[in-house]
Amino acid sequence: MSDFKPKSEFLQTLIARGYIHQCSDYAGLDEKAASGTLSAYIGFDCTAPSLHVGSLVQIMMLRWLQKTGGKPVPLMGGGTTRVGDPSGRDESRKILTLDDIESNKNGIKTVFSKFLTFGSGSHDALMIDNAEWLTTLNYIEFLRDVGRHFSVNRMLSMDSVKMRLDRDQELSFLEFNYMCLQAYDFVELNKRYGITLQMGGSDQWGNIVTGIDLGRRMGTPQLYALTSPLLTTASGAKMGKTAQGAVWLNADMLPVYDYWQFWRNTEDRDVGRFLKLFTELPLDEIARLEQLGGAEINEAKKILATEATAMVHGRDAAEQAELTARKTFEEGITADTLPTITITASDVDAGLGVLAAFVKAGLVASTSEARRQIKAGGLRVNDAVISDDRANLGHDTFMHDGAVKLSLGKKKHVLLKRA
RNA sequence: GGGGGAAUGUCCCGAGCGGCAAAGGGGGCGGACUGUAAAUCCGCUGGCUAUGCCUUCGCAGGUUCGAGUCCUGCUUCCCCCA
Repeated sequence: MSDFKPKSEFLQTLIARGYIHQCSDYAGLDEKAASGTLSAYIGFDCTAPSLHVGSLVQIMMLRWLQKTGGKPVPLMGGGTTRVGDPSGRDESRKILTLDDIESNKNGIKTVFSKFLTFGSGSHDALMIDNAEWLTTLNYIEFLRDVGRHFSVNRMLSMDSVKMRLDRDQELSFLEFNYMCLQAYDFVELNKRYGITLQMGGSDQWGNIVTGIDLGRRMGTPQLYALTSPLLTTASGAKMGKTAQGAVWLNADMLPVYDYWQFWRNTEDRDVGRFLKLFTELPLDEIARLEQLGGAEINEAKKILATEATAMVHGRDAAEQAELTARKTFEEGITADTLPTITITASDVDAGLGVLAAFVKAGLVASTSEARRQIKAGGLRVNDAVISDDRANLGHDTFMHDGAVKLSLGKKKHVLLKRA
């Protein structure tokens, strides 16, 4: 790949920005992309009501595809989510109800409208749900037309399966079938929509290639696979998981300010890589930012945070978050735009203890934890460290605008606002 | 079908003579140092109306002043023999 010189803008961009881990056929795919007729899809499971930053690389690949003249298709796994993907997973996934899947799907849909332009034109994005063909599959017909093309011998040798077998871990027949369905998706998407490329994370390689193979046997044109590297931070942690949980893309799951903070806290060593993957800044600009050393790299992190946030939540909200952060961290002002929890005046009248207040604000999980944090000097009210766990928040602790700033550690702040 | 082993603190791994809120890691959180970074060091890491009370060791019973630990039955998983 290193010496491959693509002529398509699509591959040029993806290679230059570090999106590519593996490709089944660079030259062939490049040809297709350069002709301006490339349609590609990426499958997304409907296992949660929102996608998180772990899916962001995939979303960005679809976006770049559209920007470079291709047609992107996010595929909702409305059908496959009912089965569960064993790839790279040690445990079987629990089966979700149809209602859950449906509402998850709706939550996930919204994020794509931020990244892609949908419509009916030839380069407009299209959202498809594989429930469209999977749910009406007839078992006998499927076996006859599709099942006969799968080699169990080969499937057993696939990493995702082998791993489970080697460790003597249960792999149900249902899960085993996941890869067949995913392969079938690819073929079906080609027949119905002319899609010739499936992209995904590197853990999807086997599934994607199986789809290409199935296509060959079932008479599709040449199909292609393109995977992105599995993203970890420089210190090896998986992308997208933090202490409190996943870094969700939907604002109702994670406040914009917190999303901005997630990027702001990027490790030094990751800044350049993340700028390339998660922003659309020109590469020479990124090269300049990467040169920043020492404390100056913080400027690059702020740009990363704002750019990445703008992509999901819009420029205004991103700049708002940046401003809030500047007030909070650099100017020492209590910004009224911090994430806010509302309480009633009568809560205060009834005597609101610090412990309960921090629990209510969601900064600690229990009053016991609040006590521990107080002991460790980790809780502050209006920037004053709390030492007495029996202290009450009276009306006088609420500032002019009726809010108290509660802080856990130096980074997490929540406003408690009196309604 | 027969024989053997395993299940532990609801993040994970993992010790546990009958006195156990249960060793030790990892992870996470907080503190110190910094640059809202990394590395390092220190502390914490069941719940509550809290000098006490309640709930935890696969499930259900039993023995005992007292059970994660002993006995019985059950569930699940693994190994060996058939």
